[in-house]
Amino acid sequence: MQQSARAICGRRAAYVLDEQIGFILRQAYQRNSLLFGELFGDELTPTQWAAIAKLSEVGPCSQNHLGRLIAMDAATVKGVVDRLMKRGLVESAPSATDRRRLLVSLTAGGRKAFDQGLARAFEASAKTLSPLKANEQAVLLRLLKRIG
Amino acid sequence: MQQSARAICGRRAAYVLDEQIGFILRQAYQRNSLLFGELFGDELTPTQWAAIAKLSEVGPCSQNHLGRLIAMDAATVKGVVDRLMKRGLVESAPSATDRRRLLVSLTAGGRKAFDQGLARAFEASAKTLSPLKANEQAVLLRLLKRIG
DNA sequence: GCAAATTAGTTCGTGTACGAACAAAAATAT
DNA sequence: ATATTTTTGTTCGTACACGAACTAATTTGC
Repeated sequence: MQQSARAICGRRAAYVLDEQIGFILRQAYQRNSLLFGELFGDELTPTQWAAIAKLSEVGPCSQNHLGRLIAMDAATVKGVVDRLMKRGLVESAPSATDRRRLLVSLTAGGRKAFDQGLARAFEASAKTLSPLKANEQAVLLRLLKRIG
Repeated sequence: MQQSARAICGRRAAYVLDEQIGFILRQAYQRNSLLFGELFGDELTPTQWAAIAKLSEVGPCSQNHLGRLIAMDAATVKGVVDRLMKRGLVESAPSATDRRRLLVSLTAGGRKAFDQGLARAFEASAKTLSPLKANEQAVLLRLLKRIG
């Protein structure tokens, strides 16, 4: 039984940019990236961390599949994997069973980077959410997941 | 009286990427951008819309000030303004009182683009939030603003 | 068994996003 | 008034992010 802003206030609602979900989401993500950057310096970007963390979670997988797991399209994930390979954190080998596929996996250095980054990754999440109380944090995460 | 995950479950909490605020924020913002793109085609990006909407809200202002109003650093806002100028939606003129400043303002075409985009911008916000009930939408916006 | 559709990966072009280094102009501090 | 600091805007380099167009390999539909 939702009512439009117009029905409630009796005239066309003003468009206030700072009230729009997209604008607010961009700023929240920017703040998280900033906090992440303060903790990781130029070691790893949030995106690179996502790739490493997911590989650590699921083990070796194809490049495109990894992209789907971390919500990146094929062109984007290629760049991320290339940069991680150049740093020696990840390696990729052609699949034996499917000659289209590249099997991407963590190197020993990649596993070490994950272990050494773990506490900071937790901290970045905690700092991002720190303006909220614990129950508010839980509510926010639950609602955000439903619009993602 | 927050307790750590460790205190609650008796062992080190697993790092699950899909539970991390940064990862979830990125996906939510991506979905909003996608919906925006479906409504605006290659007319305007969310970022370009933000610049136009803010200029419409506050009137002409300096390039850097506009950047602060829409949460973009000086280098980013320059690119956005340049592209909007190339499309004739925005113009910039040196300030008479401060020779460092560029006064950025909407052209007639820019005001028209704002008027014609307004309904779609509202729709993009509504569609992004559509998985949630009205009261949940309000809660989400309120919590998000506090971490932004 | 083979043609058609799908999937994996690459490349190109465009558009954010931001740090760093820089020049010009303005504000300030003494 | 002049020296210092701050602010404004630019350029460069790096890193996402994605659509479109492409090749190669696999799956499917019949």
